[in-house]
Amino acid sequence: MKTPLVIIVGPTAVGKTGFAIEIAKQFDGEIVSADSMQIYKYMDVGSAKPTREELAEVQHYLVDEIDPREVFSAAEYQKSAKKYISNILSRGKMPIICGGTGLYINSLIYDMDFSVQPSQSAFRLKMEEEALEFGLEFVHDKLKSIDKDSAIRIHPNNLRKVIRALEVYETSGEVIKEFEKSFIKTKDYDYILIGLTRNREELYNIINERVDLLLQMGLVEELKGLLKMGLTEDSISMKGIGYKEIIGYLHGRYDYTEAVRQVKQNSRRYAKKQLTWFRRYNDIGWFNISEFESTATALSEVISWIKEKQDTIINQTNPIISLKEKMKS
RNA sequence: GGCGACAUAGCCAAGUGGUAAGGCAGAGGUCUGCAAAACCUCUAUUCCCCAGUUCAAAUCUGGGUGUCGCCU
Repeated sequence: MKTPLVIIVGPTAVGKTGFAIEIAKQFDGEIVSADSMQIYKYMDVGSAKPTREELAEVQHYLVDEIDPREVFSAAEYQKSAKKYISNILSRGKMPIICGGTGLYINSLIYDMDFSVQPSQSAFRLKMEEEALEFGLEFVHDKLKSIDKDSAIRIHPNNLRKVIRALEVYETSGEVIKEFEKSFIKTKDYDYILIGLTRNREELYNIINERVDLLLQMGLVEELKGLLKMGLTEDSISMKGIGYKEIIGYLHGRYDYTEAVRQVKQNSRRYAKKQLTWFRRYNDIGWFNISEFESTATALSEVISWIKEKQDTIINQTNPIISLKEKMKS
């Protein structure tokens, strides 16, 4: 029986980093980040990366690894994260996945197949042009003609997803699958999924304060440096909250106060969307930090819950294996 | 004290007799290669209060209350 993974998710600024590090120390673990912005180099302040000291305390992976000028996506994430996980497991340590990017988490706990390559964007470009010329409905109708189900599921206005569904069909001849029905939990490992949260108002206050702190720490200067490196507002990495709004200010589209207001608002909205995403997991154990006396008590509760879960996983016969055997007989 | 203007959701606000636009803030949701992305849905049984006119009032009339401006 392999060591189960510990996965820590939750909204931005809830305190995931600190929890992950403490848990890693407790269980002799190493941290694999699941954060679409902290993965980039040079984006230290805006992505609220763990500090140098924190990074030195526990081995981290997929933090500070990718050049922000590169194109990176969930497919690459899945590949490298899985590689790191098996490496950690092979050394008998506990992998701790920590991050707020829902799709990245999904790519690890479900058997998601990203093998259909984006067709070098030629197909995408063509579809985008058609949408511009003949309207969103036109492209959506195309999808309707090949796959009714996904056409119902994907709203015509959501052009990006309509195109992706068409692209999958174009390259593989297969219809894009639906999350609820098609996703199977991965058999690669067992995992203990922990959701961290706080009361909404408190969380929003922490977010607002953290934005002020990041600004004090030199977010604007960091961004100026990134722009000098050749990044523009079209770069994927510059779509991150805190970056895109400040770029607008540097380009003179609005003043500094407005930029700060937007960063805070978008961070709050992001937190809300993250909570929506993670609520879907039916096997998640939620911990509302606000309901504990202190963060430390919340942490020790989380640790004992992990121990408990660990025991049951190790003591039970692997349900996946037994299911397989049932199917054989 | 006198004169005038205004009063519509948490905030900004449109509506000048026919049954409450829109924006912001907020909430809920969708998700298979840009995911800190993209997209969808919801949020005033009622327009400061009372009385009146009218088939019908946020809209017209009278009174009250409040806020702001000007004058003394």
